[in-house]
Amino acid sequence: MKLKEQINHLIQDAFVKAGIDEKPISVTEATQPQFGDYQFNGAMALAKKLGMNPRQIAQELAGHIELGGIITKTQIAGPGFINLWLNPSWIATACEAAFHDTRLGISKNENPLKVVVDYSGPNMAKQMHVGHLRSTIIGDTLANLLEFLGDEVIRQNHIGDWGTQFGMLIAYLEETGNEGSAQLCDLEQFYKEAKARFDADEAFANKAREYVVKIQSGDQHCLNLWQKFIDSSLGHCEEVYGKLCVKLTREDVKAESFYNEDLPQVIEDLLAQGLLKESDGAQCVFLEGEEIPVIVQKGGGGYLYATTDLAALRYRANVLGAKRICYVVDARQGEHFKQVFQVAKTSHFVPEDVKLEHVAFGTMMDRSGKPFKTRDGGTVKLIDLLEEAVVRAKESIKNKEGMSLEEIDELAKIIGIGAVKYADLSINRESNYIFDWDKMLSLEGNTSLYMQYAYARIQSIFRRFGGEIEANIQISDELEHRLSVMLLRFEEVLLKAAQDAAPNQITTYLYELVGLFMRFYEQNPILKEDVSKELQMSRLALSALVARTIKEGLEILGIEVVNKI
RNA sequence: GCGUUCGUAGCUCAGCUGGAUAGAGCACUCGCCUUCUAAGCGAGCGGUCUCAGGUUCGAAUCCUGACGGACGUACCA
Repeated sequence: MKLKEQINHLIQDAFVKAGIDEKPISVTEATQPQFGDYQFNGAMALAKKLGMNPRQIAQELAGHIELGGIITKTQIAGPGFINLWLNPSWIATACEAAFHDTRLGISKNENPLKVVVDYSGPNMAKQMHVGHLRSTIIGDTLANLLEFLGDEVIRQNHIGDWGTQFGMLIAYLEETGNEGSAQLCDLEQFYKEAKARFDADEAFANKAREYVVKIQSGDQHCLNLWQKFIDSSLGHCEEVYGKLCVKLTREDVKAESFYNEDLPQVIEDLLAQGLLKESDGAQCVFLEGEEIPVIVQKGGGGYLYATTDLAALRYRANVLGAKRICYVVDARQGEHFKQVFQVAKTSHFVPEDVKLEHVAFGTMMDRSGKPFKTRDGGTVKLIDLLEEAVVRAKESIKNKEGMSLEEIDELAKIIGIGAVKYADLSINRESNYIFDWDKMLSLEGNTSLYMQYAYARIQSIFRRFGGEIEANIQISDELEHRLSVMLLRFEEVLLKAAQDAAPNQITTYLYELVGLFMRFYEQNPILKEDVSKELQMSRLALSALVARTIKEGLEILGIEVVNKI
């Protein structure tokens, strides 16, 4: 249900009827319940433009707003606000329609857009740490969201599997043989040991350097070892993805090395277009208005990540056919993407109509507000964080009666992992954020547990009721009115969140929805004796809609629900 | 130095396509379980929206400047 859009149509009609040849600004949700459900604030600006009295214009417009359908009442307030009240019977009918629709009345994009979402992108030389959390879950949420709205999503995991440190790791893998394979289960440790060997033993260091060259020239033995290493490392990532309920699979992996063959061609094509310029021995693209050039080939002939990104961009645009490409990457790389996108467009590697977006997110800070250091042993491994989350969730499960040990474990997993993901998804992605165990693993307030709890409460009612729910909704009070309108807003919230690539808009919505539901639950009895059959059925149907909205919303965020808590 | 970005309650954060008395959670105080799951609900406390100008009928939101933090600033990714 595109609620706001429908109201905007009515306003537009009123404009036409009033003979005003302007495009009205969109209505917004009322700031206070006393001001109705929606408000139109465009009269003041319009008055200015037409040189008229704002209240008079508001009066004129309000007089032309069609009543009886969606809107039941209008009111002029303040300097010229037009407050709008929605028609309860119309709301009820709309909710009933949503009830009968498997997609809650949310339409699918009729012209699906092919979208590439690039996210996670772990480095194969290292274990995933908390710094990878945001890209992984924001990206997955964005992909889920676009998929739900009907777009054709292509997930891309641009893993870092190429570079000088691999020579060292592979040399060490070979040296340790099968024993080394076993040690790979702790990548961090493996890396440290390899580094220690590299620093201590000159012969080993030379061998490592040789290996880099050999891999790059296609030596089969070295490539086999390299492949073995990558497989193992990727296995670690998949373990994390599994725990996180992130949908990335091997199919989505397009590693850096995948683009190797195209790199010389990228340089050649740039050269052919006269975009390259040598500077201090390196091949550069100098962009207008940019002081610092984009270096695409080192003085020694090696390629850089800008080169790989250009190759990846044109692969995605031309081979995959994407019309929107989203890079869910740390905000610190903003300058890099700005430049690479510009090169991709000026070189026509990527057609003009393809939207390139850097879905940036903030830097992680420690508790004192300083940047989270990853070098000084301050790294928190992602796998450890997730395990800790599950342990904490398990400790907090109070009512263990009636639940088997397996059920408790399962519940702890869902609550704990949900808490971690929700904590991250619910803050504005662009701002920096504080990494704090207590905050992240908290189960109070605006957390996933709040939504899961509401969901479980509703399921509990359904179990008690046991019958078939018929959607025959009647809005019996102010609270039910607001709850229903909130339910109908879901589609537009999702659309806006997709457009802005902002998961926190979804969490904010869910929190408001559930907040309303909790009050409704406390105040409006459902299965009590003195509740009429009609009212009972109506409230059951509203509860069912709330439950399904929570479930769908959390599913997009990659968080599960449970029937019992 | 230059650039990007942020600065909202004691803490963590929403709100930022300009709109009516700036919202939550945590913490603190006080109510509510013989009644559908109290991991909940209600009430209270708490703010010169960093500061100074400007635009506007109207600014937390837009513009300029200052201060403070974070990040980036050519051969790492």
